[in-house]
Amino acid sequence: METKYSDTELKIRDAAKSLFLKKGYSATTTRDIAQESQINLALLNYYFTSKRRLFEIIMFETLYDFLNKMVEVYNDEETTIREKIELASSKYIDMIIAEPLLPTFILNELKNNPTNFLKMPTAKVIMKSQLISQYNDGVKKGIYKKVDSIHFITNILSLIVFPFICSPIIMKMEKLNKTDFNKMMNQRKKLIPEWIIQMIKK
Amino acid sequence: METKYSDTELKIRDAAKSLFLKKGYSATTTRDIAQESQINLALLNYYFTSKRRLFEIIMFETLYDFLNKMVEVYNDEETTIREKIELASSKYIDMIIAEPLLPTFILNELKNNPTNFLKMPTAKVIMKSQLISQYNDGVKKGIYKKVDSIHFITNILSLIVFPFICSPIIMKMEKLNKTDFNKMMNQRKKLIPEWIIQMIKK
DNA sequence: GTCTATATACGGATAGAC
DNA sequence: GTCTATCCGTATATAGAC
Repeated sequence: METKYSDTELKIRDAAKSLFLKKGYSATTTRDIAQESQINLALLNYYFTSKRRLFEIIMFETLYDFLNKMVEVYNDEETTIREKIELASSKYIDMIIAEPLLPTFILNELKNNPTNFLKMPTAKVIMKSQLISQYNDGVKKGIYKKVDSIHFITNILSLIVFPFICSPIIMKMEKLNKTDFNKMMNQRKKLIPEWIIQMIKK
Repeated sequence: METKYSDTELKIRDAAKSLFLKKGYSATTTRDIAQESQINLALLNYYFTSKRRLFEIIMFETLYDFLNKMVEVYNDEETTIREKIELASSKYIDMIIAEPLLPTFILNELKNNPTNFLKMPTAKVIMKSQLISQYNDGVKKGIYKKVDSIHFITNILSLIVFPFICSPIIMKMEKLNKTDFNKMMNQRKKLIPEWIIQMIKK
């Protein structure tokens, strides 16, 4: 256990993150946060100066953790391209099942404030990852179709992340409950790597 | 030209839609809308009773138009499964290039209020569309892999829509401007049908 | 239908006591 | 560090004149 933050500070952080994820920045009030974290309203400003600043901090940390977990998989030196995609599918799907509001939150607040993403060191790293150079090698060797790597990486993320973002729609169309939906996503852990390999092969 | 709405009403609708799409419900104020549409603040309530009601109306119409355009493609009796996917890719990508904020808006406000989607008659229609039954036939005949049709339809949408949602990220990673990004999406009109066919074939 | 003026409430933030 | 009380700006909404 880290003791980086005091108890109250931690309570505020947790409540704030939970509410920002659920309702976004504007729809969340400082009073909401104070109530959810069981602290006095004035303490929020004492610790974090302003609502905006608190949000930026939460946002930055969330984004940082998320990107780190992503790059981790892509840069393993030992694994094949297929294994990386398998690992990515499996890890990301688990990650998002554990925190299903994460993708919408990130994509949303990124649209409003793309600058935050620029500051992230890890962002550029993805395009220079092991996974990308393995893919480009395959293209050069004529094993894979000659398609720009941006499509390759976009497709992986699309097939993994998008179903979560439109889960309300999917659940309505198929009359699924949350458990059913998660089962469907667990199926995709095996399906996505198959699909991706088929897509890139000549 | 329809004359369904008076001039002022129309101005309010347009301004409201534009602002709700850009900033979402909470971050948009009635004053914003009044200013953008060049009308007096009080008129907003005169015509639409409340901000909430105005939003619901805009939301419903936007969703309705969107779903209708989608189903149109899926239900053509004449075309093959490949042609439908080609048409879908092409039409949806054009549609979203014309109104790039649409997907995020719909997915977002749907998360907050999934009930709106339930009311849509077209929602269920998708799963009973011509496209789905063509796919299921293919599975039955053993031409396609035995994978549930929900994955099939999810994949089509994922590959088309997701890149738009994370366009800020893609543009940052690849240092693209808006024109470059749209070019990339236009490439995908041809790529996505190829990919999808490869994914489903045995 | 359109305007001005205003009621009413809420949200972010701080002063100042403890 | 934590609390109460409160300031102040802004937001939604309406009353009432024209």
